[in-house]
Amino acid sequence: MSKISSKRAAEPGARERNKLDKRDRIAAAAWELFARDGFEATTTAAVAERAGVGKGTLFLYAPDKDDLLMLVMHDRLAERTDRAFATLSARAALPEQLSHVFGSLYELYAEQPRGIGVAFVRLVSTARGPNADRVHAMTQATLSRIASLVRTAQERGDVADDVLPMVAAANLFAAYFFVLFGWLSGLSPTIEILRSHLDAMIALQVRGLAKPHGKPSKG
Amino acid sequence: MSKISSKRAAEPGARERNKLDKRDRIAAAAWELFARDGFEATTTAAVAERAGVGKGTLFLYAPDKDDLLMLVMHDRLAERTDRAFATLSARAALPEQLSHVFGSLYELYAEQPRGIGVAFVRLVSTARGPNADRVHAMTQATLSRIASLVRTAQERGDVADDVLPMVAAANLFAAYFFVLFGWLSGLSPTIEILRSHLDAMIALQVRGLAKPHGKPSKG
DNA sequence: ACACAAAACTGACCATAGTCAGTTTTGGAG
DNA sequence: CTCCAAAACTGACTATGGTCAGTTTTGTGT
Repeated sequence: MSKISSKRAAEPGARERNKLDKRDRIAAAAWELFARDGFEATTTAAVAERAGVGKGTLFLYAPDKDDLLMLVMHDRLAERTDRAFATLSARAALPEQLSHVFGSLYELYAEQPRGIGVAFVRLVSTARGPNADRVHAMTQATLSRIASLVRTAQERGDVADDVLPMVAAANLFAAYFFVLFGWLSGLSPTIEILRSHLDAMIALQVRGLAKPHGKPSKG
Repeated sequence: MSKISSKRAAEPGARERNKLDKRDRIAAAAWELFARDGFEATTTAAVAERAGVGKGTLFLYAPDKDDLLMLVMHDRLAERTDRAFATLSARAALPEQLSHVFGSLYELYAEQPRGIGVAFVRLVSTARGPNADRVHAMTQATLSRIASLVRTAQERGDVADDVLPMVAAANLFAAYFFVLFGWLSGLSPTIEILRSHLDAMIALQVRGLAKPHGKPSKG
C-alpha cells in the first residue's frame, strides 16, 4: 500500500465514506418526505435540502426521481422479503407458505402512507436506472425462492413431479401481483379481503380447473 | 324542438358536433405523435399544435398527459378485444380460446412502436381521469368475458363444476398480465416466446399443481 | 336582428424535474 | 508542504406539464 496523508482519512477512502454517508442521508430524507407528503407532492429540491446537498448532487445518486423511489423501496422490500422467508414454517403446506410470504409483502404496502405503493408499483415494471435494476433483480430472486418452495413441496409429494417449478412460481407470483394491483387501483378496502382473494386464487391453482377423470364431481 | 338559427348549425347541436370533431382531431394528433416519437418525447404543445387547438384546450379533453394516452389506447384496445372474442372458436377447448384472446392483445402491443405499450401498462393500473376510468371498466368487462368462457367450459364438462369462474378468470388474466409485464420490462424478445410462456402457465392452471390422489405419478 | 349568459377556447404564465459549466474537495507525487 | 488531476459537488438554467384570467363562440329569449 502507498503513503497515507497524515492530514485526514484514517480509514482507506475518505471519499468512499463520504459518498456512502451522502447516499444514506439522501435515502433517509427522501423516505421521510415521501412518507409524509406522498411521492408526487415531494419535490426533488426539498429532498436535496433536507439531505443537506445541492439539487444537482441528488441526481448523481439517482438518475431521476423515479429511481430515487426505487432506492428507497429496495431496502425495505428486501428486508421484508428476507424476514418472510426466514419465518417460514418448513412443515406448513405450500398454500400456507405462500400466504405467509405474500401476506407479509401486502402488509408492507399497507403500512406505507399516501400511495407510495401506488407510485412504486406503477414504476417497478418499467423504471430504468441502477436502483430500478436492483429491484428488478430482487423480484427475479423472489421468483426463484418461490420456485424452491414448489420444489420442496414436490419432494414431499404434495405437488406432482412433472410440474415445472418456475412455471408454477410465475403463476403464483402473477396472482400476488394481480391482487396487489387491484388493491392499489382502489378495490378491496382491507388487507384481510386482499389475502382472502389471493388464498382463493392459490387454492384454485393447486387444485386445477380440470374435472378429475372418470369421477363425477357431484353426488 | 326549438327554433334553429338560420345562420349555421343545420343539425341539432353545432356545439356538440364541434366538440366531437375536436376530440377526434386531438386523439388522432396524439396517436400520430406518440407512435412516431414515443410517449415521453411527445410534448403536449406539439399535440395541441398538430390538432389545431390551443394548449389549454387539450386539457379540457384529457385532464393530463397520462389520460391522453388512455384516450388514445382505449379505442384500439376495445376494438382488438371485441375482434378477438368475435373470432373465437366456440368449439375449441378453453386453453385454445384463451391463447387466442390473449395472443390477439399481445399482438396489439407488439404492433405499437417505441414503447407506447410500456407507457400504457405503467399507467393503466393507477391513472386517474375519465379516459382511465373507461379503460378500467373495459378491463373489468374483459375479466367477465373470460369468466364466461370458463362457465361455458364448465357446461361442456371440461372444467369442474365447483370452480368459481371469476376466481379462475382472475388467475388467467393475472398470468396474461404478468407475461406482458415481463415482456415490456425487456425480457422475452419475440411474441412467439411470449405466447409459449403464457400457454405453459395456462396449461398448468388447468391441470393444477396437486398430485392426483391415490396414484403415484411415477412408475 | 339584437342582447346576453353560458360554454368553450386560448396562450401567457407558473412550478418543478432534470442539465451542465464552473467550483470545490480529495488523494497522491515530488 | 505544494502542486495537480480526477472526482465530486453545486445552483443557475432549460424544457415541459399543467393552470387560469381573459376572450371568443354558441344558443336562446325578446
